[in-house]
Amino acid sequence: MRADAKRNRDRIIESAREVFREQGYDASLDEVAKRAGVGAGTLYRHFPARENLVDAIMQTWVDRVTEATDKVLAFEGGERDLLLHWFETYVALISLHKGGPAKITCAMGDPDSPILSKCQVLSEASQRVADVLLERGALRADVDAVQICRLVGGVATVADNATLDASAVRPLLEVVADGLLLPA
Amino acid sequence: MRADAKRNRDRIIESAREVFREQGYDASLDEVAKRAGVGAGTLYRHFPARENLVDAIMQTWVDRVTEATDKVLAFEGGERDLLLHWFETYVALISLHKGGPAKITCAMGDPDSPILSKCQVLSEASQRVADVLLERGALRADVDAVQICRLVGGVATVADNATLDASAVRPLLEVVADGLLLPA
DNA sequence: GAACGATACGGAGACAGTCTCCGTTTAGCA
DNA sequence: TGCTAAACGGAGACTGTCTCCGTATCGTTC
Repeated sequence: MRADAKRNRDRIIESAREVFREQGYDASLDEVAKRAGVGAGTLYRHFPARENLVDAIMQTWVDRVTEATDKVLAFEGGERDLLLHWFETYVALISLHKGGPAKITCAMGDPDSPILSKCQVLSEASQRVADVLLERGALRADVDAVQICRLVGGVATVADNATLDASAVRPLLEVVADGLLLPA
Repeated sequence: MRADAKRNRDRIIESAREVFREQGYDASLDEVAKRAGVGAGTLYRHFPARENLVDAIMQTWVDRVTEATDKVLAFEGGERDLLLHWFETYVALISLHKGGPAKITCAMGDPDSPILSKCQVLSEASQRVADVLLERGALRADVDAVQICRLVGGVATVADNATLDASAVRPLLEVVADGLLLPA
């Protein structure tokens, strides 16, 4: 890739991150281009669809996910607390941007989604948490990681749409957790 | 209201129902107007915002909700089956149109939503089902009807976004149900 | 049944966002 | 230094939203 192309690509990603954080995932792409100081053509050459841009933005987000997962797995405490701790982390991670929960949870089951690879990082993280709980015999064995992601993603989507705060989300997560855990 | 106004209003609603069913809630309103044989101005005078049109469409849907609720309440069987039966009915009701689950579940907590009244019919229906289960001592007492709607709505939203079929939705609903029911 | 004011109509057009096309510019190699 | 493939950028085509206002219609009154 030519040096100027790379430079522009990076600037577009940087602007997009800014604009999306301010205005959500459906902000104007022309605005992104303008703020990056490039023409619309340049933006669309690098990122033919909005999704491709979103994907690029998420690159650093992926690192954050693994980091957060490690932290949760190091958590010392009961199974229910561990699971809830993961749920809250999960919700926070996918709710960084307005519209994020829907976008990510939806992509999770779509083989054609351009952001699928990024979402898999999330479902793998869920799997790691689930494995720990399974090993301790605390989790239902008939539910897989993607299903867990969908349940928690559903709660996060609703919370995002309705702008619920953490205190309103918590009881919903508790219900999901209790539905997933085996009776002690 | 003048006779011609009423006539046009009805035709717009009819067309909108058609177009929304075919193309989802974000279909072009100009297309709705065209199919109704009226100008865009007429449409926007009757329905200043898309939501108002959606609200009008839902009028008949409300009847369907009460009818469905009655049917569920007449259900003879165990508590878990009753709850799951209601969940599946609920999901079906809010998933009649593409984008419906998100729209309805979101409106449920928004006092300014133009479709709030319609959504309340749904949360009241959930309340009725919850009351039955509470009376039988089968349901957690610390969760209210709106929270139940949000949980099930979240599942429905994810299913709608990712076009999951009923067989993929069922296990998710089971988790929610088990999280809500008290251990026997 | 004619006249009139209130009400409603409709479509042109302003505005905003998406995306393409193509003439112009530039990087980087020989 | 010159050349060419690669990249740029912005005008503009296209689509959807929504408003404005001149025109048409309703229905009431006499």
